[in-house]
Amino acid sequence: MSKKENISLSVIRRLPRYYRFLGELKKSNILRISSAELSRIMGLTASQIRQDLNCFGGFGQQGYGYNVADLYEEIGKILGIKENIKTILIGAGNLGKTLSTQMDFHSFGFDLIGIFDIDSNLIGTTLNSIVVKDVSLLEEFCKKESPKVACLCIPKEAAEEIAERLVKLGIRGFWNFSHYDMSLEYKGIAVENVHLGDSLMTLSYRVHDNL
Amino acid sequence: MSKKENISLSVIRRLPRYYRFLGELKKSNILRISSAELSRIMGLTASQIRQDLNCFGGFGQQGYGYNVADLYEEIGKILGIKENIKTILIGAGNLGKTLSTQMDFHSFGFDLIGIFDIDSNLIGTTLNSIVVKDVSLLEEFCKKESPKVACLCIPKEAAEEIAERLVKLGIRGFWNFSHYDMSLEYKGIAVENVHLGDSLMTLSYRVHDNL
DNA sequence: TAGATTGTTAATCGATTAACAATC
DNA sequence: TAGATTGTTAATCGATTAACAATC
Repeated sequence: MSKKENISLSVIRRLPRYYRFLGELKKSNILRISSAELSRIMGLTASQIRQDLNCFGGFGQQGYGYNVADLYEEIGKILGIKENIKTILIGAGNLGKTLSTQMDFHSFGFDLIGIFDIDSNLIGTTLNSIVVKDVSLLEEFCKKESPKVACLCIPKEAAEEIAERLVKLGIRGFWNFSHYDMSLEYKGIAVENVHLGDSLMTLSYRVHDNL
Repeated sequence: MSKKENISLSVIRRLPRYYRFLGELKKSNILRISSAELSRIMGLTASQIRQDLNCFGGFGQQGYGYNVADLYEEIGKILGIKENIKTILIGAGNLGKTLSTQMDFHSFGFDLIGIFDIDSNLIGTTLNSIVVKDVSLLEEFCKKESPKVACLCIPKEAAEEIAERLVKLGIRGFWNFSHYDMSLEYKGIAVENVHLGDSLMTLSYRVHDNL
């Protein structure tokens, strides 16, 4: 019944995890689950689960718990997994190639419609049945197709420059794999930084801490 | 001077970011920086920076600030960036191939010494001058080389099975790209989950929220 | 109805921010 | 010395956990 206005990022970041676990439960033909049971499986407290879910609505039923399939569906809706946000990818090098061919953008709410690079050796090649275009065609393409999200698989310097162009062209969200810390410059635009180096350094610290 | 015993994960996760920004400053030949100035550049509060750094020691000087090169060096030491933790990678598919060839493990404190797969088409190929081995040779290899970290680039089911084997073989940290939520089962072992799907779903929510 | 479990309010805990005395 | 800026303690804020009345 409740519907909070501003939901904290901590809550939002837990949603995909709920979604994954509920997907598994659904696959195992489990029909209902209580917050207590789910908390055991996921390593959280039952309180937290109920608090989190109640940010978006009362999905449970007293005395019964939550219907797995329904809750799965609801969280999917909240996350917008059924949408098809038009998405482009910049940088068809190793990482870009892997992401564009391996990542199932569709099942997460995205529709990859364009891939761009500056390297003439890559332009014209096909990835995931999309022909890699010259990055100079970006303006033209965006005006015609109006993509809303861009995945950046390019070096820091290139990312800084291209981000600005893309924001002007109407991009509203970035999936950023460059070392450039996007979140700082563009308030009001959603940025998910995937800093693999930071992740490795954190692991380094923690492994040494544990030895 | 202070040296806290248990440093919170929030602090640790900020260290790589400090390291990156200080690296940039150093490259720009900036010799000293105050917490106030750094806070402006990084989008944090000066208080937080001082608190974070003081978990590890008093690296600054009153009235002066922090010596950029020294602080960079210190954080590098804290993170263990100069170490060479023996590391293996499981799964030489698309993602594994990209990581093993593109990721500069060395500059983050790791030394990639082995790559494994089950696919006979991949076994015997060379990635980053490492010959991909049959995963059945894992036990033999680990007993001889004692790697301490494993990077998992395999599907969920394979990851669950292999993680158990690896823990028994002395692996103390995982860089996990599978959909399997490792952190749950293995307390005392450092796990960095890189859930790209979760990251995309979070982006989906946030883009819709912003539109 | 009795039992179970939610939704929600209140209490606790931890992390961030502010303030300021210490000191370079 | 005076000015700047740290290291550190205290205050605030937000997130997590506990408790329990509502209700299926």
